[in-house]
Amino acid sequence: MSIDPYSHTPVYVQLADLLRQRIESGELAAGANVGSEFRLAQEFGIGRDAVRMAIAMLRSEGLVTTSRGHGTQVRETPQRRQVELAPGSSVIARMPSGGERRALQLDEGVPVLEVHDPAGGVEVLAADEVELTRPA
Amino acid sequence: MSIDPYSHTPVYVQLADLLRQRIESGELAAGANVGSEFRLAQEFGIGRDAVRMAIAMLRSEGLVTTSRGHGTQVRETPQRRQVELAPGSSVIARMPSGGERRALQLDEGVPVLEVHDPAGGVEVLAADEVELTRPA
DNA sequence: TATGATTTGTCCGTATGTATA
DNA sequence: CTATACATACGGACAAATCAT
Repeated sequence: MSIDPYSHTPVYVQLADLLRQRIESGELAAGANVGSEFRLAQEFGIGRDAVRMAIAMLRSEGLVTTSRGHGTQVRETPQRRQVELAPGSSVIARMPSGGERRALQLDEGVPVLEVHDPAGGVEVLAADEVELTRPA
Repeated sequence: MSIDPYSHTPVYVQLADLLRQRIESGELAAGANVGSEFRLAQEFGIGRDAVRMAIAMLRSEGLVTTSRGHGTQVRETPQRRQVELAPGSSVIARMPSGGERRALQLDEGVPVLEVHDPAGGVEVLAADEVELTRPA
């Protein structure tokens, strides 16, 4: 699989799709380095801009994390703990605000669950650590 | 509030934080234009790259939408319909893959709800249109 | 401790295409 | 038709953070 610069789909989308496939197939395992921007640009014969945009896409999907001087790694997906949705409560999923992301130490691309209990209380949970359940 | 190019936090993150605050405080209301990339770059004395990355971050958080020739607007907060979580089912929230986002025609920054019913069926819902409930 | 290599962050320039006002 | 504005894409250059030696 390679990249077609004459395709209607943008080069950076093609690269993001390609890397996403490598991640989901396990070819790039959790913790693995995706490769430097320079190396990816050379490997696929594209510019660094396109590589950066592709990586940014994967970050916003919660698939990778990037740190300066270190590179981009495939995110470890934490074990989800089961949380029972209490009777009379409701929940919405959304992206966290900047303050929430820092307070909960969330990576980019990780949604939050906003749980409202009948008493009016609100709890915000990292969505990638939780599986909501309702007993049969 | 302004931007410190010598801070250890990237300029584009600082700009995203600043604009996010203006949006959440209501200073930039729903539907309002956040200003062109060129104007923002000049106003804060930063480069195009940083502005574009900041806007891309806000898009990936579902706060704004961008359209060609028109600019970037603050996103309207969507109406949510109530969906009852059926007994014996479970749900996780995550960001959609690129293919899912295209298939479901989701804006950037909109999580999905993956609902598993007891029979083994799976349903994927746009998280910004749904409020999950469990009756008392 | 210090130095250099690697990698991302940021700036800038240029170009073409497309959608909107 | 023109001007504005974003989308995509290439290129170069330097700064700053991290890591290995």
